[in-house]
Amino acid sequence: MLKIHIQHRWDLNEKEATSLQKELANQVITQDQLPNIQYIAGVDVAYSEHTDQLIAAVVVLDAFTLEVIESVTVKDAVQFPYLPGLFSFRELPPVIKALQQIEHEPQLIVCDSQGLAHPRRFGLACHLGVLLNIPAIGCGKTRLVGEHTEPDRLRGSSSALIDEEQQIGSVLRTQTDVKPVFVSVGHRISLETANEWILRLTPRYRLPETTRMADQLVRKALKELENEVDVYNILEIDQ
DNA sequence: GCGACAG
DNA sequence: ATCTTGTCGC
Repeated sequence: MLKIHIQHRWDLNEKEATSLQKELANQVITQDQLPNIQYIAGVDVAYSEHTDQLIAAVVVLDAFTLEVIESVTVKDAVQFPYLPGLFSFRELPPVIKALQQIEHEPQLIVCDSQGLAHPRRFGLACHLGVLLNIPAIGCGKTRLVGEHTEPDRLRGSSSALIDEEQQIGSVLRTQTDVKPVFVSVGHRISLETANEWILRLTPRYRLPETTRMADQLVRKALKELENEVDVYNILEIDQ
């Protein structure tokens, strides 16, 4: 069973959440502290309009074959609004519930969002990494903060993502002539190593296999929820 | 004041 | 995030 390293309340207001981020940001480790990586987890979350719930999926992949070893999906109530910069307070509760049901503990977690590339240097990937004390990478599809130049068109090219005179991440081309992704440190990993892992996880597609697999699960669960609601409505009408 | 703003 | 339409590549 996966251990929670740091516990804190989740029923916070905007101001409390922001100050908690500033406090926890000091715990982020930006150097490599990686054990032998056998399993990698991918996490993704989606919102169901039909049931007003969040759906979180966690997928565990074999680090070398990239085959799916295990997966868990969790439905949960929304308890925090979407506010740019406070994303993790909305999405992490169901993600942590899902991770606690995983039998194969991952040595690396790849998140579909930012890590250090965040206004207070504490994006979702940092938050999850620090709470679990597990190495984590943020790999977002779009930018939250920072400026950058366009990376060269070839797979593996990257350019620096800069905010307030410091490099907070990299803009990495995972496929030649395909829109790049935004990689940043989550916890216990260097940016260089994070980039290497993202490249290893993208042998074929723009997004890491971890993210793709988790996204597939989330979409499947979303569709099933819609069908359940439809069946329920039909039964109601029949009565 | 205005625009920008992970999912 | 989600939705929609159009276009391109396999």
